[in-house]
Amino acid sequence: MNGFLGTYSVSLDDKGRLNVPAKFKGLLERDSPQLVMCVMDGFLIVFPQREWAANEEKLYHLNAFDKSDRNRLREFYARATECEMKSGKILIPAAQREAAGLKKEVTLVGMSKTFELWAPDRLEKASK
Amino acid sequence: MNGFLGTYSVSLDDKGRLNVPAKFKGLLERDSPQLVMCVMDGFLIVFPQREWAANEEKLYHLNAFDKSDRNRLREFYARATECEMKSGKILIPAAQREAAGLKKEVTLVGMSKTFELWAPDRLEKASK
DNA sequence: AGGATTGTGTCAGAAAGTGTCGTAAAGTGT
DNA sequence: ACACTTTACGACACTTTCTGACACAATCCT
Repeated sequence: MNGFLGTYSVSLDDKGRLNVPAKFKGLLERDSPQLVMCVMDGFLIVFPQREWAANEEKLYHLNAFDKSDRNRLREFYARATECEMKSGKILIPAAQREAAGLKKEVTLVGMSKTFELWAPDRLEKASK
Repeated sequence: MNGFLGTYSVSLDDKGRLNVPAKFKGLLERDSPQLVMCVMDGFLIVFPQREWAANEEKLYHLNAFDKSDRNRLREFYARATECEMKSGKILIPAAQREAAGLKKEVTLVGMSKTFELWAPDRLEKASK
């Protein structure tokens, strides 16, 4: 496999952990289980560690002198968290769950280098 | 053979696997059994891995931090799934079967570089 | 320290995915 | 038209993956 692809519906366990689908698991194991999760507009983006590093540059670019971009960026960084896949699962911290409105059911969307976590109803709205 | 051609009627087994017709099988074996299956409006497109990669390149210019670009990327990636021909069969995941309305009988249509999977009744309607 | 909350590993049952084989049907050559 | 080869199909057994639950560990709070 050479990228995160597809849409998966998974459920969080009682502690808010997400079971990583087998197809994604393979990728994360091969590369590294180290991740950065951050809050976007109402959903979460999960970056493999390496990908995060590559993207910081772009973010830096974006924020240059624009005040509102800067504010968004600050928010973005402030709500980013390091996390890790352990025993094939990823714990989504309460704050992130909250921010993305995640309950039990979560929709996972592959975006090639990264993947997203959505509350099913929000994704549906967003894709209209 | 130098492309997927023709129309075939095949049936899915109890687990939703499609038996690849011998003519297509040859092509996939020679090239690679790696595939990407993509949901379109009511049917499925199957891309050999290489063909998919070529399409993906067209999206490289999009900015993953731009909201509308991101939506476009998501639309593209979310519909896709990696799969593989194994033992001459391709498993069509439940979600994809659902999306294309596939029951037991499936019509397979060669489109040269790719091929399509249709529920027979939908294909009939679409071709009017 | 004690109790509550949050995080982690593991396991068992259910569901989904995979390999193989026998039989039937279709295709091929003579 | 016949024998032979290839292909398609259904069935079955087996493996892997997903899920929910539980037990325990670590952390936080007062």
